[in-house]
Amino acid sequence: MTEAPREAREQNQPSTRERIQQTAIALFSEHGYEHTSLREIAEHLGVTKAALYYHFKTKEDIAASFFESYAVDLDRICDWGDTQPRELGTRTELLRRYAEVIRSHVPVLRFMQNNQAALTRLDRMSVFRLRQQRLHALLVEADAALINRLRAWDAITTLYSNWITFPRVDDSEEEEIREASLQISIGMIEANAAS
Amino acid sequence: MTEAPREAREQNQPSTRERIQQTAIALFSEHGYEHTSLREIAEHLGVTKAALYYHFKTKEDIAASFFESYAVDLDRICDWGDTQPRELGTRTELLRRYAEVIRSHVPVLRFMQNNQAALTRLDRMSVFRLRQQRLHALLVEADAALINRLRAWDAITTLYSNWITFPRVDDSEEEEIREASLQISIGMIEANAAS
DNA sequence: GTCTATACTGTGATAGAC
DNA sequence: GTCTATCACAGTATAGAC
Repeated sequence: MTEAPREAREQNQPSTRERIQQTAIALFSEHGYEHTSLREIAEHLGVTKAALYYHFKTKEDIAASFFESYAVDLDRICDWGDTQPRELGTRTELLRRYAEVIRSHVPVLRFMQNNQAALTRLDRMSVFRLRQQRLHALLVEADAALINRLRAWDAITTLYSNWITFPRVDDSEEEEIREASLQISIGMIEANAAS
Repeated sequence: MTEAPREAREQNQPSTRERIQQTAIALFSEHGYEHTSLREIAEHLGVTKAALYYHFKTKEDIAASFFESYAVDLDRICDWGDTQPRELGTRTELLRRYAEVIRSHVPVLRFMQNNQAALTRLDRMSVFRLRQQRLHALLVEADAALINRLRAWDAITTLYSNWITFPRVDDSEEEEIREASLQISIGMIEANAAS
C-alpha cells in the first residue's frame, strides 16, 4: 500500500514498520487516535517523528495499515462463500468463520469502531465498508424484502459490535459473549430463511 | 453544563450559543470533527475564535452540548418506564418511544456514532452510555441469561445503528428502514419473552 | 534504504484590552 | 460579549547525513 519495503524480512525480529504499528495501536487504544501525537509514538520507539514519515505517508496511513490483515482474512471468507451454494447452511458457516476472524482482530476492530470519523478521509473506511457489503451480499438475496436485508446486516454487525459495546459485568464473560452473539446472529438469518 | 448563560431568552431568534451549535454540527457532519477547525466555525459566524471560548470551554464541549436535548428525551422515556409494570407490553412501547426520539436526533446520533473516540475524554461519552444502560435495564431482568441480555442490547442498538450504517440503495427508504428496524427490535424482546 | 535536523503552517487554548 | 495578541504544540515536508 505504501512504497516502503513491506516484508523485507521473514525473520523473527519485527521490522521498524511493524514496531511502529505495534506502538501506535497500543497508544491509540490507550489515549485515542487524536490524543496520541506522532511525537509520543516516536519517543516510545527511540526515533524521531520524521522517521515515521519514511515508513508512512501520514498519521492516518498508520491507522489504516492496521486493517490490512483483517481485510485479507475477510476477503478469504468471501472468496470461499462465492464457491458455495446460496443456502442457509453456507450462510451460517459464513457467520461462524467471520466470528473467528473477528476474534483474532478485536483490538483493531475496537479501534475502528471508536475512530470511524478519524479514518473517513480518502475513503480508507469505505474499503472496509465495501468488504462488509460483500459479506452481506452473500447472506441475503439482493432483491429480498428490506426487513430481510436489514436483518442480514444486523447478523453481521451484532457479531462484533456486541463484543465491543456490550457493558461487561465480568471480563471472563468474553467467550460467552462471543458464542451468544453468534447464536443471535445465526438466529437472524434463520428467521430470514423461514419467511 | 457550562457556566455560560444557558436559556437567557425564550424568544424566537437564536442565541449566539445556539448559533455556534448549529454551525458546528453542520460543519462537523460535513468534514468530520477533527477536520473542522474553530477558525472555520468562527468565520462562518463572523466572529473570532476567542469568542467561541466565551460560550464553550473547549472544542469538545461544543460537541458534547449536542447531546443535551437527546439525553433529556431519553431520560423522559426511562422515567415513564419506571412507572410501568415490567412486562412485554411496556417493553415494546419503550422501544417504540425510543425509535421516535432517535428519529428527531439523527444528525446528533450519526455524529456520535462516527466520533466516539473524540468524545471519550472526561467521560462525556459515558454519560450517554449510562443512559443506554438504564434503558437496557428496563428491557431485561438483571439476572436473565446472557443471551437474553445481549438480545435486549441488540434491540436498542439496532434502532439507531441500522439507520446510520445500513447502506442505502435509495434515500427515500429512510422511513421504511426505521419501521423495519423497529420490527426487528421488537422481535428480539419478543424472543426473550418466549424463552 | 534508513534515519536526523530543522523548519513551516495551522491548531486549540489563554490573557487581557475594549 | 467580543476582540487582539500570543502561546505551545500538532501534523507535515524536505534536505542531507550515513
